[in-house]
Amino acid sequence: MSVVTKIKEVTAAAIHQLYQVELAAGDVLVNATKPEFEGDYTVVLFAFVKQLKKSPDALGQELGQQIISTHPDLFTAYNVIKGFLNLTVADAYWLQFINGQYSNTEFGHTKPNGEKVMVEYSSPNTNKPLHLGHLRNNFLGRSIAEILKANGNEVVKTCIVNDRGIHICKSMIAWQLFGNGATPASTHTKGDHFVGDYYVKFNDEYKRQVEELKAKGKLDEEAEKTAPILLATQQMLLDWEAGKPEVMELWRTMNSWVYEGFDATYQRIGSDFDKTYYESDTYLLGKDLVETGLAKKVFYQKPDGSVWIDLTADGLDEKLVRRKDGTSVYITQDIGLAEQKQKEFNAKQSIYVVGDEQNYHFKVLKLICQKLGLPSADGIYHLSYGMVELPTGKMKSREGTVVDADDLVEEMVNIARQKTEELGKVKDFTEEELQELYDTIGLGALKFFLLRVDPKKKMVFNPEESIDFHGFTGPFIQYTHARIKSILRKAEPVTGIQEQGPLLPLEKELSIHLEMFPTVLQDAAQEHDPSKVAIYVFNLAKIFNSFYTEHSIANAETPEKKAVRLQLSQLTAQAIKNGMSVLGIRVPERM
RNA sequence: GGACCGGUAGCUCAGCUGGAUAGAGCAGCUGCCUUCUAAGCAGCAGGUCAUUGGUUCGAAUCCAAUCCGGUUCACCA
Repeated sequence: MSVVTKIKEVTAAAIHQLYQVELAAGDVLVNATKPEFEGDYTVVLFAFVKQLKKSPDALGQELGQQIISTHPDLFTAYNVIKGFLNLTVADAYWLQFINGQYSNTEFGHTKPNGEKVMVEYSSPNTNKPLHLGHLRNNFLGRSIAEILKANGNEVVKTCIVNDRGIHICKSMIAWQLFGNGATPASTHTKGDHFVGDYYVKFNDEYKRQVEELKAKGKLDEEAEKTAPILLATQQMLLDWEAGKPEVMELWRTMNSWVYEGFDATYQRIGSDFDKTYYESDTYLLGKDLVETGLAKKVFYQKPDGSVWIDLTADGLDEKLVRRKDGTSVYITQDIGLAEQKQKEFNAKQSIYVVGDEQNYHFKVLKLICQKLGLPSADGIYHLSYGMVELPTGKMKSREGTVVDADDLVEEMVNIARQKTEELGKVKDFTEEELQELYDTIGLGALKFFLLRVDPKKKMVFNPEESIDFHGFTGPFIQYTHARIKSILRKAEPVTGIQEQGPLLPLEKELSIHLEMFPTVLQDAAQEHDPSKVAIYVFNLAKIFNSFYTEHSIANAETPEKKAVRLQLSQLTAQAIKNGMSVLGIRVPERM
């Protein structure tokens, strides 16, 4: 149990003892004490003043006295300023904590809780390569999965590949028209980029044809609808649905090229999945649920035969769930897939990592599932994240302003190499070790950059100024880890201690911060927010660096101090490692 | 038009279940490498927390209105 939790309980108990008022520990507000005041944690008293009919000062004095006399082992001092009760936690508490955790490689993790959670992320289209937006999605998905694991959940990572539809037909048509039998191998192009190039070619040709038609006097809208290449694409989609052999063959071939490319990227960035769904397999799911919905009168049919749900009572709109021609729409597939997942894995919670442009969609999805009474319904959670924008605004593939994922990763790794060479600290590394280090640092910088901000918020990426390696960054934290490891390598093994104290201010600050780590991991899971961990780890590294500059660890004043500082260092390294690990970021032993 | 999200330092972001004088990083300016890795540390400077009103002991945080930006409301996926 964290100290903060203890303080809440102790405070509630003290209030009960003194005033016979029942109070939930959760109602007690505890903050870190501001540096300008004496103490470690502060109980804010205003909330109780009215109910207990005491002046803030009197209440503080009585509470402080009571808390300290009932828990002399935990608190050594208190003071009251205005309505704030500042408590000083005994050094013995911190020392005991460090001593108990310093060799715990699982520091921060909780025991398995037997609950299963699904995380669906990445979910690409197969007509073009991954870009910066996908990276945010992949890093978030991977990270939230790791955070949930660290909190004792069993996690199933899934991906739904959007492998069918008009978009992939566009690439296919363009390849038929302009490909001349080229393949990724014959052109030495990564498969997903290869197919993406034909998607671009499609759009170029389409635009050209539209202009041509307009020049012949057709109206804009008509030209856009009747361009031959578009008609051919629509026909191809029909052929695909009819299972026409040569179309299926081409479709399989081009998708296989894309998958080869995706696999390489996924491997590079560390994305993996326990189960991959393909839309070509799942797009017919959910049809039977339409019948169920009609029978339950959750859905209704219009005269033309189309099926709808009326969500206006919930502040939303009417939503189509089956077309008049009997085919299902996107949301119906999603309902079906939610059911499929439920049957297959029976998870308590199902998290969808999907951009915030689909907020409405997921609100509707959950609501429909609930109205249908599906067992999967309440577990649906949309982990919505904001778009990654450029200083000039949104990325647009048609305007060529998309930041390609592979390119960006390469660039980051190159910068890592360049900076590492400039500093010249690892000249004895083998080529293999160097390559690994560059990957670790480059990807670390990139992942940290994308994970350090609240997922909900959109963020800006400026390609002109490369991602930093100083300050609030991945490399800064990795560097701190490497520094600690350097000391630990040289020092004798870290051992248990019998200490005592007193702790110096920076030793104590570091201890307090370390003690928060498990709570931070829990919060991150609860809020579905990896940025909480990123911010925490950064602050931890910062405190350590101040401590490191101020105090000698290997040549501490006394053997006892040295033992304490070595423990602190080792535990800091472990917290950094475990924290970065749930962000999908490795930390080097040297850099 | 309805719904939802956002507006905090020059830039990128924390802080938002109301709590003490609003914090980081970058950029700018000062210092610090014969002692454990300077990808570091210490310091300076930088703010009408979009605006206005309200709620109260107390508001960046809650409520209302307004302004600005974004997303969404397809028989598209």
